[in-house]
Amino acid sequence: MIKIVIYDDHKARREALRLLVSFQQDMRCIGDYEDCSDLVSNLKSDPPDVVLMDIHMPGVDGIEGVKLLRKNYPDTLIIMQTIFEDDDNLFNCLLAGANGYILKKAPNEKLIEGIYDVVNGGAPMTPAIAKRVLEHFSKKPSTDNRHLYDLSRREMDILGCLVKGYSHKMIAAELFISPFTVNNHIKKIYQKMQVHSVSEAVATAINKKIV
Amino acid sequence: MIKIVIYDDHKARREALRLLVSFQQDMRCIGDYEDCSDLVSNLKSDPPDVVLMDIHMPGVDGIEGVKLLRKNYPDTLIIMQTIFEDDDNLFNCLLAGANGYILKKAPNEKLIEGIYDVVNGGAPMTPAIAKRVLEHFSKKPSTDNRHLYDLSRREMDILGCLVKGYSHKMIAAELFISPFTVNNHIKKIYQKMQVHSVSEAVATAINKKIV
DNA sequence: TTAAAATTGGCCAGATCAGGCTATTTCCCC
DNA sequence: GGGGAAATAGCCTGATCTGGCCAATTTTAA
Repeated sequence: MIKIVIYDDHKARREALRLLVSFQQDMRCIGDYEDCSDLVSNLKSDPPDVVLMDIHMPGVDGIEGVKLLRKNYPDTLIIMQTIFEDDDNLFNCLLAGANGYILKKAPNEKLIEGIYDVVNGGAPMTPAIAKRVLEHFSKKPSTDNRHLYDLSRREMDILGCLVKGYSHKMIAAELFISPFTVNNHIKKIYQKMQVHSVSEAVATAINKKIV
Repeated sequence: MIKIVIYDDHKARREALRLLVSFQQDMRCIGDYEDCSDLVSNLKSDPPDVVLMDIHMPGVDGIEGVKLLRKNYPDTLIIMQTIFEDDDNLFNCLLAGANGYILKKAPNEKLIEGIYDVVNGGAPMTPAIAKRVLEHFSKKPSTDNRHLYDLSRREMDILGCLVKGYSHKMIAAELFISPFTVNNHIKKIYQKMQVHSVSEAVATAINKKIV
């Protein structure tokens, strides 16, 4: 039996969802609330398996709710619900640890299917949302940032060493060149990358996925 | 009218897919091939809108196919097809630029739905695949690396500054403390993280997702 | 309440780095 | 063949960082 709790500020929708869940053989709604202000105490006595979480709620909203759930009930599965697919909060939710993302306008079967999906370890989401996730996630590898700063081959070698935490000396030994040469390459790298220290260069390189 | 091309080494499946497509009002299969060895010339005369691409094919396989398509026909949409959801090639395909990922065992309606999804700019995928993408993308589902080195709150502040490329002085100014104090915290950080320079600390912090 | 840990501040010597300069050799492209 | 970029090597000065040391105060935990 899958225990479900509903968070939504619309009373009518809460009741509709409750009804929908009650029609399922192996699901049971064990609570519905209009916001997450008392989430921790709400669920204490009987933690649910799945939480249907509206994003936009007055008071403590769904994003805070996800964080609270992850902190206090790490095993509880969370399905976010929103009206728009291009909600900017999408990534905040997913990063905060939501398991799925289903539109409110989705047909009931999709929602039920989504509940089964998360229970089975999946992450149900609409194709449009999946697209955004993919883009966000493959942005760095797909776009070729290696030439962002137009670093030469040797400069890339040296930047690679810097990222590994090597000192000038160690780089010289690693690449069989003089420390002076290393120093020169690094100077050139700084110019091209518009930084002024190893740490800045390393941070920039890693964040922009150049190496 | 959506023009579709099929790549699959199984003749029977190619014909089944062709038949399925032919049943749709607004789709037309304009070609099917058993591998991607002549992909570029195959599609030259009449580039398709959507390609259904099997991953595992003898000769030039689907992954190479995706790369060829992206290079020569960047606007063509690609739906990958495989038997297993945990295929290691999954990420290679998605990174190479596949638009969707549908299981071979999926019902026909799902495939047709997926074709419409990619045409509408979505990225159809099964919940299990979406889950893997999400995990790969947020890279910290279970392990809380923040306490990996048992850094104190203040040490985390300072490490955060280091990652941003700040110098000792800048950190002192940022946190309203003496440069000497910064120096002490950094020394402690080095001890705990087992490193000996800012760049090493930054590289370690970013790679292990501590900050 | 007491002990431990965290945070703060300080000093100093030696090593390292940042950024200025010049110069030679190699390689690729026009 | 010539121009230009890349890679190499060298020097120097001042700034910065590393890693010892010590000690006061505050916060946290036992």
